[in-house]
Amino acid sequence: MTNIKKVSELAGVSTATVSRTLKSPDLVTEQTREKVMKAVRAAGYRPNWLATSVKTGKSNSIVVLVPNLVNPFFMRIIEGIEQAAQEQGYSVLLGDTQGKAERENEYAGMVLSNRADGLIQLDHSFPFSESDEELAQSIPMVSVCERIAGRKYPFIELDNYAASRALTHHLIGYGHQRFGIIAGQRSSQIHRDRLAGIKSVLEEEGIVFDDAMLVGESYAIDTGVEGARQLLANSKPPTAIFCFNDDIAIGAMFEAKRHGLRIPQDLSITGFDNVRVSAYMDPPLTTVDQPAYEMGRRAVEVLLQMIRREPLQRTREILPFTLLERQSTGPAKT
Amino acid sequence: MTNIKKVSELAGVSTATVSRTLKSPDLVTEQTREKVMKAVRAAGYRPNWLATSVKTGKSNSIVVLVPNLVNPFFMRIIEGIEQAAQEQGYSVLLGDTQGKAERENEYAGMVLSNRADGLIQLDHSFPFSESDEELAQSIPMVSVCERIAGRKYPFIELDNYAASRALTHHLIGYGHQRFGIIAGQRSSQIHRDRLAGIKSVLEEEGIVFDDAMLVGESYAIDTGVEGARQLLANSKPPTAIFCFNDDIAIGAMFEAKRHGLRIPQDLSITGFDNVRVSAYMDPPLTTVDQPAYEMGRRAVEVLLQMIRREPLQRTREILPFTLLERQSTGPAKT
DNA sequence: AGTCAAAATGTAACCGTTTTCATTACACTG
DNA sequence: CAGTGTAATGAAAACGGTTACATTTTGACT
Repeated sequence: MTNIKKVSELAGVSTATVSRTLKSPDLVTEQTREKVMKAVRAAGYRPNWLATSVKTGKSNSIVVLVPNLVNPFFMRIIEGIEQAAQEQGYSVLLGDTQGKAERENEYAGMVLSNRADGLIQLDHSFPFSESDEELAQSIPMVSVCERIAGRKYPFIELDNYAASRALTHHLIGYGHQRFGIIAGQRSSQIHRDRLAGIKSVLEEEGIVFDDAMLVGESYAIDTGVEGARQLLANSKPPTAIFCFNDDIAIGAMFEAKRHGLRIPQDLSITGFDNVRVSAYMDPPLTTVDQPAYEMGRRAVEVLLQMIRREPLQRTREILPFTLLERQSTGPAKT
Repeated sequence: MTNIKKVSELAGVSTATVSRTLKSPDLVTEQTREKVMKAVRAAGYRPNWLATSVKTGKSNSIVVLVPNLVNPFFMRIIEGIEQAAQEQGYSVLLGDTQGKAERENEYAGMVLSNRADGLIQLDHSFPFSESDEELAQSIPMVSVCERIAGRKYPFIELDNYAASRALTHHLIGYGHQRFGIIAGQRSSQIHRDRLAGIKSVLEEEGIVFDDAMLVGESYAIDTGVEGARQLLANSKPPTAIFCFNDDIAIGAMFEAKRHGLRIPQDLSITGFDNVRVSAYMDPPLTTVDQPAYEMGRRAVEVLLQMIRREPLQRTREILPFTLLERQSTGPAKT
């Protein structure tokens, strides 16, 4: 192992000078700098990152907690996170939690043991174990897309309420009256916001929503398939289905077609997130675009501010959405 | 910051005893163990992971280099990597390279500076910079799905040649004679293998392949759209198109439908990878299933063997594929 | 009670850096 | 030429652990 000692001997200077040459070259004479750099190259020297970090007390890493890796929407966020982090000299420790608490605990513990400087949570749970509760108080954490339940950490999310209202208006504009909803996890804030958004408009329009028409409990394609099956088995099936993400919508569309329904002539379907493939479905999916990449980037910015103990301007950011009216929605069948 | 010193004082023992209590509890009396653990809890102590790592010289981290995060196929591999690594006490540093050499260099450098113990490359390039060439010789590295060009690192991949032959036989069985191919990056081994697989069967069957029918240079949906457009603009368009991944196939299917073609009646399309959505396309995509998750897991196993300097049984693993005959392929139009 | 190996604990060196503080070299002033 | 201020360098103390080695304690066996 070639270390700073060896380089210093090779260059005939002290280790301090080698360190200075590498970290703050302006503290060193032109000629010693050259001498040292030559030795560095000759020895093939790379400073040991671990040693540097233990000394400075900063790991320049952040942990990203994601409930799963199959949802392409998450990947887009992570892409934003990764790039912003990279630009700032930080690297990303990926924590696929599978929604399991003990895994979250484990990964969250990394920042308590100085393996990482901060944490970005893509799920809505508080990732620390109860025993770490107090320690966790002061550590930098941000959530994206979701809010950490019952805690006041900064978050970056979409205006889910307004977006759902927009979707609902869009469908009502097409004359729909009977709606179905296929939802994901019921426990999160975004679930409540989206549901509230839809219901608020329905109420304003004097349409009663039958809670039997709310099905689904996960954001998977299968949920869409199964949810659609349930909804369509109804004696008075909906003419439009809100799916709480695009994957669900893909599953629902698949199942609806299997029932011989034409989309959108017989049934309108909406998604949420605007994942890549949604524009290439048959028909292309009407959905809400979330600026996922940008959200990831923004999360890093906020997190780094917390890490640097800079004051935050805003502790909650609600980003604008875009309603993409594509061909999976149309006039209600009369 | 609560460190081992403080805990040792609190417990009235030496730092060595604290360290032993935590790392090798069997070296310590039942009663001191309790005493120490009480102090640990009281102080809310967590060993500084950086300090431990610098002392032991092992970071228990691996870098995963991935050309992009949008391809769901990669995510499945990474999922396998992450889980296997987690089980072995390793964590994953995610390196999204965007296919850029300087980014690869930067991430690869992490293992030279002890930030990580090994490297998994999902792309086919040698990730180290020229100046790191010698240093890189001894570092543990494995590639998945691809082979690192011109180097003899261990790799885990599919039998792309055989899989392509199977696809080709499948289509020929349906009576197809005029084929198109929409490919991804041309420079990789998997490209060559897949192409060779197809051509070998065609040759055996006495079918000549017109190289003008080979289009595309990236694994994106758009490539599928554009590639299909080119192929279908031909005076004698193909009756079947091989797409070198599912994303391309999704794009191609979209474009073909836009041309008013029915799939598979007017045109057969095959994918590769079996990404999640491919089963829910309209029609469901005939494709080759790659055991992506398992490949990721296996890559970690091999990498850890290298890290532990254990001898490798095999330096190259060719995994079995599964041909999924779904509804995007059918009898050739006569 | 005395012996001695084994077990438990302590002391201190070490991992590879950074950084404070002290020292030296050097140019400039009077 | 002594005196002074500044710039460049070095010596050594950290950072927070682990661990080789030394020392003490324990307890089984004469």
